Amino acid sequence: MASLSHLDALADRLSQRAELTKEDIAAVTRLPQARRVLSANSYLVREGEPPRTSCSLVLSGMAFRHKQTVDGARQIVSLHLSGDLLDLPHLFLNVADHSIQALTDVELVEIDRDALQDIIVSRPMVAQALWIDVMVESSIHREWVLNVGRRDARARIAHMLCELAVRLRIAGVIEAARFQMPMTQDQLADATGLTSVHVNRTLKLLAASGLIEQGGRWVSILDWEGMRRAGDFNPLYLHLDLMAPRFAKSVNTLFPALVQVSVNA
Amino acid sequence: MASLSHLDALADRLSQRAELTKEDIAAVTRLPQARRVLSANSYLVREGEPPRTSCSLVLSGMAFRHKQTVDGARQIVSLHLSGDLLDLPHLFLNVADHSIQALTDVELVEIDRDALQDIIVSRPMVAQALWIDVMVESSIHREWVLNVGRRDARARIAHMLCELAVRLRIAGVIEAARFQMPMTQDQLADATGLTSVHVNRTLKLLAASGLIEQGGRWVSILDWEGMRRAGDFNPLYLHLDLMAPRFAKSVNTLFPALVQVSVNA
DNA sequence: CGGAACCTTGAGGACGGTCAAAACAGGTGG
DNA sequence: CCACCTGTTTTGACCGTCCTCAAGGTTCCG
Repeated sequence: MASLSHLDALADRLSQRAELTKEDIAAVTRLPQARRVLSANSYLVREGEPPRTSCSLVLSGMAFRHKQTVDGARQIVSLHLSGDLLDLPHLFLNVADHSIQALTDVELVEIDRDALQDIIVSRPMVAQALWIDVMVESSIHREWVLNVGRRDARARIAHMLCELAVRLRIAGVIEAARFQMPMTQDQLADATGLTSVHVNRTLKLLAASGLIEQGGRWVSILDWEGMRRAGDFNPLYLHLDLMAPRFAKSVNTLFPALVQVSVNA
Repeated sequence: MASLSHLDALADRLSQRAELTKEDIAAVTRLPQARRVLSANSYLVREGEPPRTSCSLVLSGMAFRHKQTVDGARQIVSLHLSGDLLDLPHLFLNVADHSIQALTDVELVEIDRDALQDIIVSRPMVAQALWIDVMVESSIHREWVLNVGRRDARARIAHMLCELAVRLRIAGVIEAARFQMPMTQDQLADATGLTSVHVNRTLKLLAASGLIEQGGRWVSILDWEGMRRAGDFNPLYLHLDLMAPRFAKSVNTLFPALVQVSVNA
């Protein structure tokens, strides 16, 4: 029965979004599944492909979605941490409109597509939890449009680091404001619509103003309140009340102003 | 029975996304509803507000969602035409993460929130149609992130005009490549992350290269293939196979390369 | 006829991009 | 254990796209 534990992560996550009964949880953990490991940089889905027969849940590591222009410029359109479902769009669409790639080595659970669709029909509260997940992802997309469209480089990077810190924290990946930065500066550039050269200079600038400390692949947020202001970061769009009710307190001790902001805004 | 016809538009739209039975359609048209008219520029939802008790369907006119930075810069994050549901996110979230505003005078049908949630539970195929709607909107968000993050001004504007033309066409609002441009240059700027001054110059530039013709509030796409290339526009992300199966042919005659592209890509 | 949006045009400046090269990992194999 | 290789970070000099500021022109509507 050891293999069942892979979906405990999913059941756990969905339970935070909606009130699941024991039967709901049992049904979720009973879904047909297969563990899979993907090494950094390898593709899970390529734009233009038909949907796969399974839907992936991230157990550990990070992945991202990206799109490209004709002349090869790449834009990362979302980041995914442990606990995230990667493939929901492909449950309902006939073609992948973006590529999905592993950022680090990623541990996945592949969940059968049809079985997942069935559970959406038969278990309303599970469906509700999935709706919430999708809506929050959509909200994050909107914030990214704002970030890339209307903030300067300094704010964009600061915003991205704030979002990463909070999401890593509520995913239980990090414990403190100092965390391992899994993205290269190149990837950070592609997520913020900048060049890696300018990302590099901007990180130095943030460090010079005492907001962060940064070396190798580690980032430390020294001044959370300062970063929040620099990045114009208002976590309202993350809908933390639904996403991480049980983490609200610990997120608060990590980033003092966070929950307050999310309540006041 | 005249008032029932307002929801025929919704039933019609959903039928294009999924195979609805007669009972499904009857259930949709029976939803509690109220017609409402909103004048241009007035707000339907403001960021930070709790969800309303109803969900709006656009019958005619246009609306848009937008977000703002602390220093007041505005970014339009999506556009909505007749047939679009405006409020789906607020069915599942506890707070509005963006504002919704009328672009033109807008005719709406307000659909009761609880009744809509009920129908999602009781009618799987209606739910499926709504899932598709939401997933396509999410896909459009991703394309916008790419547009704003990685394309230059000329391509951004061209892309936006292409998207508008196609969506207006499949919504049945326009019949030809010449159409009334409902957005001011200011709004076009806020949708593309540019300034209105630069939008103005860029439109002139597109006109100078013979791609469009433009005067007052009218835009005419003179060279569809050229615009497609200029805007790096690949309609794959609109998932036209699901969104507008019955319009595929007419879209094709309007924009010759369109369906071909969407098939090849 | 007057006013308020909106569009248009010009001049100058800045933010971020481009190009290029060097320093610095971190991992592999000899 | 060192030499090497590839991917990443860092720095510099220069350039261009797009922004800012500002004024004049247009359109539309009351």
